[in-house]
Amino acid sequence: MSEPEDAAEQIAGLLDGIVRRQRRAGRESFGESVTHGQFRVLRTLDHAGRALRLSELAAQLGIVPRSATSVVDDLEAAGLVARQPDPDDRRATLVDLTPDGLKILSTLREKRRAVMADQLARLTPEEQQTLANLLQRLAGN
Amino acid sequence: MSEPEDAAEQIAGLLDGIVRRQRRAGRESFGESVTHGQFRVLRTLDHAGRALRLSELAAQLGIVPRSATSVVDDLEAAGLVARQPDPDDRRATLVDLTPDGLKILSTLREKRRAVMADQLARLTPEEQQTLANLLQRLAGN
DNA sequence: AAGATATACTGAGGTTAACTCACTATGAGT
DNA sequence: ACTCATAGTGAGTTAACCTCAGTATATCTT
Repeated sequence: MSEPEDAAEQIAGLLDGIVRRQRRAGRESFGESVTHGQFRVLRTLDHAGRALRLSELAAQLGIVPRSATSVVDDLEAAGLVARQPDPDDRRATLVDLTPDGLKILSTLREKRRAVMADQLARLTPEEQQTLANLLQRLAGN
Repeated sequence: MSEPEDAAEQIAGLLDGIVRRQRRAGRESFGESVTHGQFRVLRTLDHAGRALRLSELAAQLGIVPRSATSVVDDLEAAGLVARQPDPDDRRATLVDLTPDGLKILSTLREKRRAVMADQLARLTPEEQQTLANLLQRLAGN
């Protein structure tokens, strides 16, 4: 048993385990339509409410631009996002949701909601609220 | 903006983001010594306090046995765990920490603690406790 | 005592989601 | 006009998973 786990480690472990399970459930629920990474892109674009530069998108996702390129490639091939040249800077590319992308996003959100519902049902609505607040602060804004 | 995010989605997104950052920080902090997956194995074995069958280990990690085989392969090559035949069942293999594995685990724990400290400092100790409780229930035990 | 069935692990090979390094095209600063 | 920085991408790698098929051993059935 070496050393006891302190609060930090315990929380780290719990977070990890929860996300792991959630991901797996999500993968099963999303099926073949879209991967988790692709979902994140759609969600980010929708949240922004406007076309984003690829590098901006990458920054918001917390990944390097090169990684964003690949995800966008796949989404574009599936017709869920579209690239346009940035009129202000010919080096840059703007990425935006297509109508299809927007449509799929809402069905995915529904599935994700369903996936979380099971776990989240273990907490009362007030507790859920408390949790959301604590996590938000933990995330640093 | 299609639809607004409800509590479930918000929590899901927050959890995901927090874990993502934590992983990255962990990767940098662990350096070349050990990967996140390997750390999880060491931690699980230590937590069990005894040698585990490979399949038992996999179950506790929430991965399929085949995946555990690979992680254990690498850890064994690094001398951090050891395989022994199970005397009660010649099909089975028992996996246990070596002294080196135990030693490394405690330094890794220290690093992980440090990584989490930054984020966790945003919450008071009571809030941390609350968070730990909520997460534990969310994790389902 | 055999034969069928189930279980424990591993070889081979695939996927997702990241990464780095090096390159091209374009923009900005002196 | 030259240098330096920035935006995106091609090529190739890694970690952490997965499935499917195969071998060895155990257990259950008749």
